[in-house]
Amino acid sequence: MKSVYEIFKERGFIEQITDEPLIRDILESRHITCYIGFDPSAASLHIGSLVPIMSLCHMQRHDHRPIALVGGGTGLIGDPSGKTEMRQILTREQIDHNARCLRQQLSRYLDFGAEKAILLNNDDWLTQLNYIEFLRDIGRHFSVNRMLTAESYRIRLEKGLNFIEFNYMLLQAYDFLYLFKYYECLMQMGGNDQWGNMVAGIDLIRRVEGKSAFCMTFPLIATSQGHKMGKTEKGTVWLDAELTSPYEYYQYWINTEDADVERFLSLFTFLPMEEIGEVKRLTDARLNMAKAVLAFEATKITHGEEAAIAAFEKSARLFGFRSVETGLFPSSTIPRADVRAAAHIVLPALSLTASGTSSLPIERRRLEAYIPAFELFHETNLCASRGEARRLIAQGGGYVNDRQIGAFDERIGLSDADEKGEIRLRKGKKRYVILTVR
RNA sequence: GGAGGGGUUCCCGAGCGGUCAAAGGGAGCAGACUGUAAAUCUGCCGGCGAAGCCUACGGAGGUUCGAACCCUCCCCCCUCCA
Repeated sequence: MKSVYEIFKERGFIEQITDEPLIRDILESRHITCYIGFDPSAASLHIGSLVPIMSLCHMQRHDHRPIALVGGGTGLIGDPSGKTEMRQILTREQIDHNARCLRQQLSRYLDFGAEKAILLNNDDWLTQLNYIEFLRDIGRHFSVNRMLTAESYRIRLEKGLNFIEFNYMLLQAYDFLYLFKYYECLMQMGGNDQWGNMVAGIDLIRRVEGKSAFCMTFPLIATSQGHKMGKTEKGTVWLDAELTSPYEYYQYWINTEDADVERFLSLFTFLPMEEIGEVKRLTDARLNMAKAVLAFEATKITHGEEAAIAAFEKSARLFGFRSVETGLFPSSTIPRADVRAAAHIVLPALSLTASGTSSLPIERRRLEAYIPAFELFHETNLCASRGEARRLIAQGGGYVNDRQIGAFDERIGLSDADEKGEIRLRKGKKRYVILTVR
């Protein structure tokens, strides 16, 4: 069996690592405890946290013990790394709430049973600290001169950095020391922008405990276009099904750029690398099969198999069914039919509204009176304002039941509903809202 | 505390008394082309609307027929000095 180290290496998880040969050796020969911090600045994590989450999953699958540390305490400070401006400081209540949500969310990916993984909140120890003691015990080990040379601070020195943020590094370093002492945590992992903070922790451990600890960073994932991961027209792609429905989540992944498919399959699914390597040979429509597999597997990991199937079916219904060839990705559980039969699959049998956040009720009475198209587009949130809806339709981007709407005030009525009492409104090619007559 | 420079529409960034809902770029939306991709091209891109009106240029006042642009006070940020 491959070691996690090999998994990380071949799947592209490693950006920087301290003492590579030693870590490799340790990961192969022992079961260790590692940790990653998660920032509770929102009530849900988003796709940007997926690489860290997946890394912890891999660790756990190889019998190492991951600690997911929710930064309830450090969240009160705000990490300046990778940011050009100071972040808004949240209230204690907001952070407590967010921390609780993250705990719950992380349990979907990791098994926290029987000490196989641990969930901690640094609020538990950081808020107990005494300032003078902290300065004397911890602060004395930090050289301001050295801190100022850290890349993360240097950028901020030009825009301004205040003391509370400058202290962030000490707190994160202290976390590592704390986890090292009380949980035998040997390695910290995180995004590459955390490198400075992690190394500070290793230094602190060496000075205080006289022992060695390690760290590893992940590449900061952007699309090959240089776009940040997890941003779409609708904003952030969250891991919470309430904020981003499994269908939207699936859509995000299936829209992956060609150049990213192989890399994303490696990072965001558990499919074997031998199968993922096949992507290199795929082009055109067959490459889209790989995207469907990526979307399906990624949705399965975050929302479960049932939701993934529903998203797949809905997507197939809206955009057309294309079976993934049997030879491709044999490990994937994506629904697939016999290739020859695929073209004849009866799509209406699929449940379109299964995961349906985009389905809305509408009163029969209102349709009997007819409603101008642009008003409907605005009402259903397909467009942010009536003006936007008018422009959209005027430019030919509005559809009713796949028929392009001619005039912005074209009247939509009962006659537009199908036998199931549904009216499909569409904006562009991908955004649908289904109205159900009541 | 002192001196100087700034705060403009989602972001960057022009504007410096009327012709400014505010140049330009980016992001975003739509159309064409495609493969639910990228690139490219085209249109749009504060709100309500028929004209027109309303809301916007850190905040509050003031000068003026008229202010993002001038004046006063306040808030915030940056740089240098203490």
